Amino acid sequence: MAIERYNAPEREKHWQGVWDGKDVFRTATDPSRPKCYVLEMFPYPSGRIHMGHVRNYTMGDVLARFKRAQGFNVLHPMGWDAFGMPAENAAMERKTHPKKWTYENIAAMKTQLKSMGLSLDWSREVATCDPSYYVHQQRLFLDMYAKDLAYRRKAKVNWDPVDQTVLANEQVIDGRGWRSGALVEQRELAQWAFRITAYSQDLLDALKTLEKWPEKVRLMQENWIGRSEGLMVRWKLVPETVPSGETELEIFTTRPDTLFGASFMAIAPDHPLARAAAAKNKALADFCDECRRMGTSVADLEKAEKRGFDTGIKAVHPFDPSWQLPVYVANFILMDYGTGAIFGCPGHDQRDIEFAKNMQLPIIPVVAPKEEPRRAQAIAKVHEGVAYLDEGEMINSRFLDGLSPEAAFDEVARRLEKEVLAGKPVAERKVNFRLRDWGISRQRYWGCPIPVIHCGTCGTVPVPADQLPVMLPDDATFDVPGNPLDRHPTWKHVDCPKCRQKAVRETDTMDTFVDSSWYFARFTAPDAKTPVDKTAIDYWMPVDQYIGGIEHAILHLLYSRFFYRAMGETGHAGGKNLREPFAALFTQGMVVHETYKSEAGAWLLPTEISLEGEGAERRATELATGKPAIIGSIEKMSKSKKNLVDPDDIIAHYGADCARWFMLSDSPPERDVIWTEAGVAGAGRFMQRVWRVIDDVLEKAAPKGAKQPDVLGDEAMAVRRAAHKALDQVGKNIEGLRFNVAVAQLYELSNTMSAMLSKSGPGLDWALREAAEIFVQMLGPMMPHLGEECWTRLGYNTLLVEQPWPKADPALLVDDTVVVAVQVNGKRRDELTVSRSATKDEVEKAALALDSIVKALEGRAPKRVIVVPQRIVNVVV
RNA sequence: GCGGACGUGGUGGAAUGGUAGACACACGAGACUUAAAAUCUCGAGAUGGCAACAUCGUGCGGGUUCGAGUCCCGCCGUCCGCACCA
Repeated sequence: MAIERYNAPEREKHWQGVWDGKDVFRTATDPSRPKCYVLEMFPYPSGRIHMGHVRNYTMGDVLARFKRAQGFNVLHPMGWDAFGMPAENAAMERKTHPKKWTYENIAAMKTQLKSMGLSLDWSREVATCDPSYYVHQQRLFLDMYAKDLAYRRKAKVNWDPVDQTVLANEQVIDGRGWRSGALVEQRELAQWAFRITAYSQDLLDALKTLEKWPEKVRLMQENWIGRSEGLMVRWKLVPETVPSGETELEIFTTRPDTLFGASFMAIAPDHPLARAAAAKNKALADFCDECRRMGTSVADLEKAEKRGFDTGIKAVHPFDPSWQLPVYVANFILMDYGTGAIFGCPGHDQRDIEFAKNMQLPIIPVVAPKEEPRRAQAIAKVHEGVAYLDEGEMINSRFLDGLSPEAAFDEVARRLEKEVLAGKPVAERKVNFRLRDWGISRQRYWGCPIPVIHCGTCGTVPVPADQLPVMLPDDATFDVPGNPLDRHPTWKHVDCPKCRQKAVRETDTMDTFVDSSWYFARFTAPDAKTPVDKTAIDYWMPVDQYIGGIEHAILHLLYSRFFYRAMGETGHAGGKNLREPFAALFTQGMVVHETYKSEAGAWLLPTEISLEGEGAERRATELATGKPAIIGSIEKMSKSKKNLVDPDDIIAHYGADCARWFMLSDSPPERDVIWTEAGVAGAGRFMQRVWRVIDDVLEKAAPKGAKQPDVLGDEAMAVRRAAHKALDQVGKNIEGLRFNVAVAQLYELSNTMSAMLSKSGPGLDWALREAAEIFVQMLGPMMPHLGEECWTRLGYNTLLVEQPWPKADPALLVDDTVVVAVQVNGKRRDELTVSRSATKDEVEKAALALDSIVKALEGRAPKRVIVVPQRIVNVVV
């Protein structure tokens, strides 16, 4: 008799209620048990979850449930990255308060996440906008300030004119704000920064230890930190050419070996020497202004010619007092790298050679290939304007001639370290980093207040610990741009904690990336009176598996690595004082979807069109007008392109298990998955199929707890082998996050059980029950609700989620007989079924006796026969 | 420009150097049905052949190996990251 369809939406609510009622996902710190901390990047509470969240959290949930079944004490928490601009924008647009907007969004999204059936410990929920969270962040800030890891500086900053705030270097992409897309301006402001550069070397070195991080992310961070080894060289200036008091110019170079190829010096328009010279030279001042106005976008840089302005200043070559070089202000020199000054060696630097050509400066090749004709070719190329960057030997370089560039580097360093200028060595070896300190001041309301007070007498005064948190005032106004804290009538006016005189609060708030730089630590003891609890953090950290999007490869992941070190420095990282917060990282791919446009070119939602046909014949029709619509490219799901599918709709229609299953199947988790209606429908069909197969199996299967029969026939053994092999493989594949492969194995086992229903044999009923139970337990992490439903149907009144992971019987993982392919000269000709224990000789004999092989040999005698036991025989003639 | 990844049927994708295409989607044929949906069974890389089978086949060209999707070298293509970093 046919059973009813499985009503996923209804049953899922039921099981979620059961889990909630028994509080099965609550986790306690318990050092007597092995732990596993599974974490997915927490969401920004935008108001709705999207398919990217569904994918991310499903992956984490499968792993968490699997680890739980394996006996680990699993920490799997969730929270909210709740400060940020959108809340303030909403406040401006809709006359609501950021706090109200945020908490309403959190409530809505929490309901959505709950409908996914995630095994989360909601008792550990944190929201970064809550004073109970940010009070600790302020504490951490003050401790970092005390250790000089946080400091205030006057600096040129990236100013986003649309968001009216400062951006960190990491948040400027192609010269535009990462959120607003507005062209970033340079402004000089006093602002707070974290001394991330204090850890440059350590952050770089430790990347090597992060073996369970994607190579790609480690490389991106390595490039971002950007270490280079070189020499700081101080050049004497010719006094009568210098308009101000400077007597020397310090430059950084990674190629001191090419010192004899120097033909000019170049300094940044903002270099002190340039400013001094510009003060007395109107034309130079104009040139510097022009450089500053120049855009920094990719397009601008490509167009920009290398140009310079001769300051008239002369520098003296460190190896030759009679050799004077002109000092230029040049538009391609960056003030914030090295010393903002270089020596130009046109022969071996592409920028320098372009500059030299434009400014008609000499070009002297000093490195060239050892042999002709390659040497002559390289030199000719240099004179055509192509810098020579490869290996070779030194030429035109006096005492360096004939040396390799590496040896020349050392020789120059050795000599210049001994030379003295104004009482100090002329040069010293120096390691330079591209990484800049992290500017964290934001001129916004909806962020963590920076807990300091500015006093006219005492200067910068930390807010005393007992006065924390510095709370955000609720009565702020959002009707005009700018910082609501700054224009608040009373909030910033306080008395100085030291001298009791009138003072003002810092009105900047922290970059929201600070909030997300330590939430993983807070999860280990979310109610602790201190930022973290030592016992809890020692037990739980590091995160054993972190899962999130590749877009955080640098920003969030680098900041967190720094912050965890800073927490260690300030005594907030527990007794083990680990430096790395995330032992393993997995970056999942995006959820992408086709895009649709109306004839008029407006984006259309998938629900606003209908599709028919297939392949090249596929046609879309706009439902509202009945007119043809255009099927566009496959893109990341986004509001702007309207190619969104609402998880709520899918869950309400097909069920959470179906959405989860679809997310896990098909695409490998690190690649993009294309959301298709057909794919989801397929997942839905599988869900129903499981329901039927389990029902059918139960009709044939032995009762629950039946004793294993003494005799098991071939059919029973085949079922057992299939089940245990799947068990072995699925476990390994979940562990390795190869969910798509694990899914395929579950399909296979369900097909096998299905096929066996029509068979009979000794003990098959018992084997089928065993297989069904194993199958349901493996299904559990992926389709947890259906898993519970089937578990009950199998006759149990326990919860599947509380069952230990079954163990595969090693004896069942290998077959008695194996199929061995037989090749002739590497070409497959036949196959052979032999006993597993057959010797090489036996296999070889049997292979050579095969009719097809005899035929393929055409009477030739085998020269060699390679037998790989249980795999392959290759007959070579 | 620098760095990296990837390239397998109609599609998504499997494959410790050892039978390429598991599994799924889409497709085709059949069964059930008044019919449809749902479900079930079967088929399927390409070419040739009624068939057994043969030949070709993992972007292209070489190489290593008894054996290469997998390793090495050189191209081509796609995607990603960084970028006037001295």
